[in-house]
Amino acid sequence: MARGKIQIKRIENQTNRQVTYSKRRNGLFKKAHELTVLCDAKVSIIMISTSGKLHEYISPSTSTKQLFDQYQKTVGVDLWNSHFEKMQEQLKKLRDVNRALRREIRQRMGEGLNDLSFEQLTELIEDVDNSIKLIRERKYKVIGNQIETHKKKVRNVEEIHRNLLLECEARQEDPYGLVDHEGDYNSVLGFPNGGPRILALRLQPDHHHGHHHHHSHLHSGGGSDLTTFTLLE
Amino acid sequence: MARGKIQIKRIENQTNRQVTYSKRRNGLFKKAHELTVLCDAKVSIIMISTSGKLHEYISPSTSTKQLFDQYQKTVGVDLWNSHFEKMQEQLKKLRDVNRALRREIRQRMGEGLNDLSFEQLTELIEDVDNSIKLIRERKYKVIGNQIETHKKKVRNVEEIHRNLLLECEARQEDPYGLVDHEGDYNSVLGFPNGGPRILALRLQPDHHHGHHHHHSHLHSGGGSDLTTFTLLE
DNA sequence: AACTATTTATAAGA
DNA sequence: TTCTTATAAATAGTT
Repeated sequence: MARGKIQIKRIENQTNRQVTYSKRRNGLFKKAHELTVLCDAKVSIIMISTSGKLHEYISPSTSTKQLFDQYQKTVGVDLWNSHFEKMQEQLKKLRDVNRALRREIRQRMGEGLNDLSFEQLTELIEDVDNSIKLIRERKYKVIGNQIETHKKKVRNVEEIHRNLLLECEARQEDPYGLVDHEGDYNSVLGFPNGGPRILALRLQPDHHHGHHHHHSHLHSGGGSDLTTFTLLE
Repeated sequence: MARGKIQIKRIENQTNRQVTYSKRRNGLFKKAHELTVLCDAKVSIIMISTSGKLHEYISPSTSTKQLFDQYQKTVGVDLWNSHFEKMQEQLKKLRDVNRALRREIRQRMGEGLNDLSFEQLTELIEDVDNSIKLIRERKYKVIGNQIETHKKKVRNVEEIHRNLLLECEARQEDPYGLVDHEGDYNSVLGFPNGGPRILALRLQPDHHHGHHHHHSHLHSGGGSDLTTFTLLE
């Protein structure tokens, strides 16, 4: 538009194109800003050059996000519905899986069995029977381990006790020496990991069984293992 | 920029402003298009006037959504995550619940018990034991019902048989009359609901137990109830 | 980045 | 809104 007219078509010379891009971009942004001020309008310009560089203009009175929101609201065409749909699908799938899992659990708890055929009931019983065997195995193993540990601890305590008695005898002039060591008993006997962990999630049946005792696992840090051992031995 | 210079500040005259907006908007879009062609760039312009009217320019080679996507990718700040945060939260919650449910099932199947304390194991066994009682109850009830039904059917068949014999005796001249009624036996004895339904979802253990027989519920329409009754009675 | 001859955009008027 | 036109602004090619 100066020193000669130009055709509006792609500038082939790479340098020239780059220069023109820079000059005209500034011109465009300036015009956009003038429009913003003169007419009290909101303008957003986004430009991406061949080289991938991005430039933007946004009216001072607003933000790009705000204008985008307004755009999608006005035009109606959902810009992010594709994202939305994917998530919606995921949600539906998760909910379905969830329902199936709950059904499985309910059946394993002896509820919601009306839809099951005789064969399915037979297999379910076999399944649960097998499961309980596995759990019992595990329990016996845990008992075994803990008895072992306990025995070691008892031996340990006995040794400490012997030592204390010896020490006590050695210094008859200090009858309170024993008291200072009392803490050792507890630390040796105490449960080191802060008590049993709470079971992550347990569905409760709709009806309540009389023999459901609400065990200590709901009270974190409840009864020590020592108590349990005493009852078992 | 003609017939007198103007200050770049809001045009107070409403009509004037409207006219200028229209003229300059066209100018801006024209410039944007020239830029698009001359420099092979992608340009998106969105404008909203004071009156709320929206106008846009978009380079022919692209789309507004495409450019928005590019914008958010380049600028990094994601523009529409705020819209998704709630869904994202929901997804996370569902996934967590899902995980907990799976854990519950696995534990009820005798797996993943390493984290459970002795007390928790005891309660789990009590729980599963109680469940299996409930399932057995249900099974016995089903058996009872089906035996009743079966007995009725047998009585029915016997009656049909008697009638057929009588009819047969009545018309000795047609020895094949019996054959025409054979279908009645099957329809009376057959399972009316098209066989047992497949259990919705059953987690299989990682290890395989030898006594897991893969019952007929995996073969839809497998063995009839009559077979089962014969074995039971 | 600066210059400047020219083209282009546009303010005001019709 | 559109056309006209005098003039301001933008810018292509050059330095």
